[in-house]
Amino acid sequence: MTINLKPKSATADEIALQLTEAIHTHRLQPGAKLREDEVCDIFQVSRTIVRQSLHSLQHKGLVTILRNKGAFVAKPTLKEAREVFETRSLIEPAMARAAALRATSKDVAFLEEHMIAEQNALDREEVGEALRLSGDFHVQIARIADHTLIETLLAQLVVRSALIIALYWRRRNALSDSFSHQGLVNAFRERDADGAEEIMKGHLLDLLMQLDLRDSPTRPVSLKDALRK
Amino acid sequence: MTINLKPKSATADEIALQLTEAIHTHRLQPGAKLREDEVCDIFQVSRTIVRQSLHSLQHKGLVTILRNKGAFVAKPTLKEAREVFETRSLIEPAMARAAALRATSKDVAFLEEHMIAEQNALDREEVGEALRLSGDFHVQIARIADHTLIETLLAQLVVRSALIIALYWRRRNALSDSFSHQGLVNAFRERDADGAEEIMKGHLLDLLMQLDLRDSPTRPVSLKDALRK
DNA sequence: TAGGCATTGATTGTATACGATTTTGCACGC
DNA sequence: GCGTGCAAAATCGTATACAATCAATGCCTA
Repeated sequence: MTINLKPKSATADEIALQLTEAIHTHRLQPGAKLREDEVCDIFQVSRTIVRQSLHSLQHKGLVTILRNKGAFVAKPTLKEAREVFETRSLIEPAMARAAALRATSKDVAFLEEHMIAEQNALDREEVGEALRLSGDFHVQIARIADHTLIETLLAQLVVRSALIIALYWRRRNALSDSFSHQGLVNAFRERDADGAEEIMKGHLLDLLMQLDLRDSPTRPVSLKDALRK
Repeated sequence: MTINLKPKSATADEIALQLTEAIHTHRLQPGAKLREDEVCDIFQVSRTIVRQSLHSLQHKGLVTILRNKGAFVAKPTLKEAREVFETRSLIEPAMARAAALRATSKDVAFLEEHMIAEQNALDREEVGEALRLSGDFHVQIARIADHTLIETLLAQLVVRSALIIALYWRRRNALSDSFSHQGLVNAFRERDADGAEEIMKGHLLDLLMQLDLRDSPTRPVSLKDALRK
């Protein structure tokens, strides 16, 4: 928690948002402790507000609060990781389909810009920022599909996915999303609902394949876990 | 909020649970105000705890908190109502399929019991309790499918569905779920994954059909709304 | 008498103080 | 030297006090 975060006073939602962003970009790693007083100092608010934020993040599955122990950035288990991607596989293809039917030329332009921003981030070697943009791309599709409920839900799942990637990613570099994302944008432009749905299905499968969700985690998630037994 | 709720001291989670149950059984109607002090008196806890509960319920979409106005049981809009059922239609058939492949004879027996309890509630004319059991049936399927994430998500959507039913239900009686539910249990018993998936798909469509989600709400949600203009 | 303004009461929002629990460090004994 | 136990510090949980905001009512004025 020695990350740069704007140190001026803020609301509970703003704090939750900034913490979420820090998690999404891997500035905050799974398991990181979030001490209340520390967050208080950073944002110049009382513990009341900070606790609201942390509880909010807990409900979203991004933080785990242990009674009398404190708040920690969540460390999804293998089962949770699988469930996150299974759930995304159930809802996102339908969003891609709906988005293909609804996307305006403005929406398409927006997504193009979005992809360029992601590529720029990669060129600057800001891997975390690229990851965030890549995840946000999926949320934007739900927005274009005009499905607020799933947009909200997906926003949570995407950040949890970033946690999963931090824990179970195989290769370190190589975010090969761009092909799928370009394909989706093309399908939107051509109103190809079937195509968009299929690309999204395959894209999520690709993501899953790049993870190592076998029964043994690739690396110990903590010293305690590693040495246990 | 003159509903009977256990008046002994409790934790934030317990309070949220009891409020959730009251909402699910229509003892608390959409739009009902939840004054903090009142809830404090009922559960014999400080406002700190009550506020935790209410915020928790807000995150689950069951309560709307207006700044300096208070907490109210949520009143889903038509769009939100559609989105809830659309989302359920995306995830529940897959849960039915998975449950069919995993259900043990014990699970089947449990669901049979569950249906009997629901029928008993109907016979006693405890419509709210029957509604709650009917909704919980769906959650139990996700549990049998061993999908914790969707089980949690569905638990929220099911209670929101109860709110939607309170607002947009056409006929007052006639919960004709039992046929579909029996069909699902039969499919589970016979490991008929395809059948279970199809039944669930149709069942959710049935539910949707029994709602009046056209562009004008069936009844005024409040006097103020009714008299406006 | 109607409209607007001000005051009052009720209710929520925030900060802080206090209590409980856990962790840490030190000293003592083995 | 190592382990154990106790004490102190750190940290979280809860209650409460105070501040801010909003709704309502009554009053004053035109």
